[in-house]
Amino acid sequence: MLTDRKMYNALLRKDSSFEGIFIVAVKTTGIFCRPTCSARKPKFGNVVFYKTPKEALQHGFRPCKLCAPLDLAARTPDYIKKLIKEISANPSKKIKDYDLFLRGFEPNKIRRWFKKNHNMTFQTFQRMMRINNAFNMMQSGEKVSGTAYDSGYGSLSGFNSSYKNIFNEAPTKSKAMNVINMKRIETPVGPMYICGTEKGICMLDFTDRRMLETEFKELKKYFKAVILPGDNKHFSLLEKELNEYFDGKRKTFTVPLDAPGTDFQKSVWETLKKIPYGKTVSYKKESEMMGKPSAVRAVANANGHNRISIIIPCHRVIGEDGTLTGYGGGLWRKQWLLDFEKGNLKLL
Amino acid sequence: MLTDRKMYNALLRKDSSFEGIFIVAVKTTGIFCRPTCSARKPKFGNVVFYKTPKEALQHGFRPCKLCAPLDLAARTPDYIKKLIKEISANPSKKIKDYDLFLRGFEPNKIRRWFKKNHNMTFQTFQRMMRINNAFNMMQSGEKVSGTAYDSGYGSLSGFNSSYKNIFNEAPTKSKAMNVINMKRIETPVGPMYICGTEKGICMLDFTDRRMLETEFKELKKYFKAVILPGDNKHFSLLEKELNEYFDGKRKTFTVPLDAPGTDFQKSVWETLKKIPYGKTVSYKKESEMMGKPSAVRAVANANGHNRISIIIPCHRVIGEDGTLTGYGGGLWRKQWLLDFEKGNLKLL
DNA sequence: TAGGCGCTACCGATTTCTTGACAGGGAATT
DNA sequence: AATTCCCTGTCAAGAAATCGGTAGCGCCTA
Repeated sequence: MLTDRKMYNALLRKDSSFEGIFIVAVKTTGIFCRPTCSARKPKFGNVVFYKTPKEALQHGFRPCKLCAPLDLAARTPDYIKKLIKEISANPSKKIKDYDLFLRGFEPNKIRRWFKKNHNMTFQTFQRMMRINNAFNMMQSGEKVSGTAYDSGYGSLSGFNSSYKNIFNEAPTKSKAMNVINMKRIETPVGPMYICGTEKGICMLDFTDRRMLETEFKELKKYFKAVILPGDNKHFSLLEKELNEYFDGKRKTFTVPLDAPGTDFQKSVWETLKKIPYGKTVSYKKESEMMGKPSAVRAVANANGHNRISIIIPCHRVIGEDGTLTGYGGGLWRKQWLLDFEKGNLKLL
Repeated sequence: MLTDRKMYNALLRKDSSFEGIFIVAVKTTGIFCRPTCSARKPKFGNVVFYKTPKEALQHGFRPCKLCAPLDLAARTPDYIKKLIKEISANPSKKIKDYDLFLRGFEPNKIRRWFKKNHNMTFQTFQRMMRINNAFNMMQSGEKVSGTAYDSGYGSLSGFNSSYKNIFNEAPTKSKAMNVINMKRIETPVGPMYICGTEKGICMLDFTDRRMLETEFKELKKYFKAVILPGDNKHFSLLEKELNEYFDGKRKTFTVPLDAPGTDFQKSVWETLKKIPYGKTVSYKKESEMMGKPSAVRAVANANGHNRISIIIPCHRVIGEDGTLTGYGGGLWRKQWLLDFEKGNLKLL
């Protein structure tokens, strides 16, 4: 059995026979490395082990600049290495298919490579890098410059713009600024971001959701706020209730919510909250519940704009014919949640 | 006979066919307007009619600020000109509503202008320019992916669906299609549309002509083509010669024409081109010139189907008794053109 | 002959635009 | 001063386009 202790020892030895077997992530720096990385070794208490770089990425770590753990095997083509390097160096940059084309790459080819070697598309890969980097940024707070320097960044600009673009860009000038707190938590269906205001929880969503950046943008706009890392008076209750939910011991939530939106959206979300644990309704039924039977499309759309997963249970709405149709966190999570609520799933 | 009562009714209807025919002055306010002015309409007892703005001015009235009756034709605002220039120069550029906003424009205002003057929204206009550009690139042997990205699309799929929307065919399958280019220009007698094929100019007509839609439909049918806004190799010569014409410095045109029609129509149009600048003939005379003296009605009909105004001078044909009878661009324009060619009109 | 490549078709819980309704304001008119 | 008219800017809801993603089809070639 490969225990954490054994892996830690391999790490200290820089044992190359563990290359490809595990990845080590360092909680204090938000960086993950190969077992053989030449950088200074972390304390045992600060490490987490993952099997693959993908997992580390999903949990919010960024790849080490020294050992480049995303360059899996030696057979990573040079042009891919270059791309990865580039994204790591300036995570706020978005490389679109067009940009790939400009450099003479066939976007399809790149996508196929990432899919094969990292099990995600190139675009998803970039999205996670962007948010992870910005988030790690915030956690380091005033130590920003030090961190940036240590990690070999030539300048702060990449870091700063990455951080600003996603969390801190002022929506309007000189208006009263509010603060939204943000934190990352772990759940059995993967890591999630939680956000809270004075009044309550304003976001709870999966870290790999495609809409994530849009959601942050909307929140900033609605609240005329900046998003900052750190605690919020509602987080402990939320986490407690979520744990209970995932233990199968909680069916409804009491933590206060603060979910701004158009009147129509709000009424859709209110309707969603009336669907009981373990039950499902169709989009059509939902619109009928709202007294607007013809607004099926609009309702589905508003469901999709729900920023508070699980608590506002948009996963309980499925197609008329019983198919799952869609879910922001991915269909597999929708399936998992429904199975779980029906008691068909036992957690380890 | 054009009585005051008739003019007053035209005024209430804002009848644009009287544009250029009379000017209305309001005794109680001392202001004079075009027949189509959008301001609140005066009482019948308070109006005086004049033929020209000059007369009204001489009688001590001032021009209305809304309809600006001193400007012969409504002019394209400079900021619109700039926008059109920008996208013509670089069709691959996409100006989003948000970009307009950043430049201090109200996207809705822009949209409304294009809707009114080009009969399509600004976005649609841009899209058609881009697709036009893409079509040309592909005709010259470019690859689809390159064309897509160079034409301002960030994704192949987006390009494909957009392209298919317009041509009904996927990019590589549309080699056999034709494109007619279209542009809006301004002249002293109002805005006109010009269209061109590879071979020459196939249309030149006033934007407010009633038959316009029919003309476009015919062109599409004749050439088995799609009409797209964009430049054409014959446009610059056409515009140069038109400017010279309106400066009074040009009496015949050399720009190549491409005017499909029935044999009879073609021979009618050929005959028209033989009528010299500044002269008029009657319909009867025209049919005699063709050697078909009894076909007066058919000839008049074919005149009406002329799609290339001014260059094919159907305005030079009038009734036997000297009355103007009819003209697609409106009688006032026919009058204006004849007066102008006779040197009875000084511009400005 | 498998695998790379360029392309198209298809999907949709994304993004952007379009539309229609409405309020505010300027100009002409009573 | 009040009224009429319509141009503007704004906004939400709904429509349409674009994008990101997947599958798979021919074609080429190692």
